[in-house]
Amino acid sequence: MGRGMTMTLADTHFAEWKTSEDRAVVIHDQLRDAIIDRRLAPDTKLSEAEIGSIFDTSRTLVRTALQMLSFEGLVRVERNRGAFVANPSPEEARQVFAARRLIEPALAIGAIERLDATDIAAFKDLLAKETELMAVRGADARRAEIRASGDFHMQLARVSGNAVLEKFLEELVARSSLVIALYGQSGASSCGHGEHQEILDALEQGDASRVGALLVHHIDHIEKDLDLRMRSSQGLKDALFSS
Amino acid sequence: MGRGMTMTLADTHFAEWKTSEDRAVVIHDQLRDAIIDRRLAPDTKLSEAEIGSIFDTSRTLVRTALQMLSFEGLVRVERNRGAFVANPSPEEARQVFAARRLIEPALAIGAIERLDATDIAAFKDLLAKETELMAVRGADARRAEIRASGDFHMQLARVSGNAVLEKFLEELVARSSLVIALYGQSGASSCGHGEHQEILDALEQGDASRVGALLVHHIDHIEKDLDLRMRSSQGLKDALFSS
DNA sequence: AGCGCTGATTTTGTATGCAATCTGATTGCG
DNA sequence: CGCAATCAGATTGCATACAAAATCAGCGCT
Repeated sequence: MGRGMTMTLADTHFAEWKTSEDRAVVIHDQLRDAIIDRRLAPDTKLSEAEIGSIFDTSRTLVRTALQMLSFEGLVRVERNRGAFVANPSPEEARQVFAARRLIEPALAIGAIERLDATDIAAFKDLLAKETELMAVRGADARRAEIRASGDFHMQLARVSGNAVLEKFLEELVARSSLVIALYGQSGASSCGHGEHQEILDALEQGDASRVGALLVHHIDHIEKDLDLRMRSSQGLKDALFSS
Repeated sequence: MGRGMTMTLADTHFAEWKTSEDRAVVIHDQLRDAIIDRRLAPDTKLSEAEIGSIFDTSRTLVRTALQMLSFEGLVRVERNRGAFVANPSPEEARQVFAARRLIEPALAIGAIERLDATDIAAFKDLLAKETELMAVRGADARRAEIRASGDFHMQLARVSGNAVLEKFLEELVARSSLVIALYGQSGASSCGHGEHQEILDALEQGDASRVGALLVHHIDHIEKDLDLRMRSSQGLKDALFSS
């Protein structure tokens, strides 16, 4: 996994490995990234032994990582059968977005009160990164773009000052990324960027209700761009004749 | 642990043990109940070996259970030091209640659309149980009352049809119970009961905004009855001279 | 050829063992 | 007497070993 790349990235990886000293979390994060980037397709079997050999560790730590992922809804564990990359149903997807429409405007209210110059700078950095990525073509850039978009929303959560809701949103954003990778159809992520800009503007102006409205609209926008018609198992006949 | 009681409860326990066949979850549930009932005080050390011997199992399963509890915010794990019952700060408590004020009215909206006769019967059962407990005196009854109150809110979540938010609320309710056990002062739980009745009435009438308002008021009520002035560590001088 | 069955192989579930770290008690020193 | 260093005991972190379950292949049967 990632064997063939230049070593610059690996170095970064080692740096945080040495400092954090929490190897299960590293495994968790790598798997998580791979899942939301869709380098691991839904329903992919996540064999403990295989992952263990990749990270050169025992199954013990792999199991903890997989457990964490299952709590976040990114993997599904079936007893005596193993762990698989989650394959969220359309209904699940709707629930995730409903939760985001509820939580994010609330976070915005808190964020507006606490927003300082540092935060704004961080937001602008993220927006710049998104702009950069928008120009690049290719699947990798698209993945990075989805991730960057998530970072924007997480920045909002961080500023809000409610750690409980922040943790919830972290899960929701990760699951959203998976859902988008699964059901996304157009290059919708690009229109999302302009909306992020608008949201930041409204934040700076301290207009909470406007931020809320923009967020709801933005999340709606993302959801509407998904193809959430029933598929993925169960629709055998559909799969054969509908497409 | 529970050695002195009659065996009727233990039988129930064994029944579900045999069927579920998921021993880590059983350990998790028992610890969770003990924590939110405050039979385990905050900051109590949860030794792996000790718990293992209590449940007659290896540390492996105990560790998984403790991990689950830490994800839910009910225990705190310190590296190389072990797991401890969480001791939520007042700030944390406020965040938990803020999250509930946000989520529960949203759940109510979904619940009203889906509410059927079975659900209403379930609600009434829960209310009856609460009434029953209200009459009983003693610490055990008080614990059971807090738990029953949580069940009412979880019933709302179950009916709402959003599994994602339901999972969030499950965590929030558990943490609330812990917080109430920690910071609760009066027999506030009793006034909560009447409010539950009102909420159910409004639910039956299908008046979403009224249910929402009642819920917010109810949660506010619970929170206002807490003593959330800074304490628990750090306030050494305060602890000595203020009380 | 299709189908079910049995046994070998693989994979997960749980227990145990060993090394690393922490605790806290005793000892020696200022 | 107070305080720091040290060493023994206990506890956690991680790896490994063993048991149970599932998967897969080959076989015989219809």
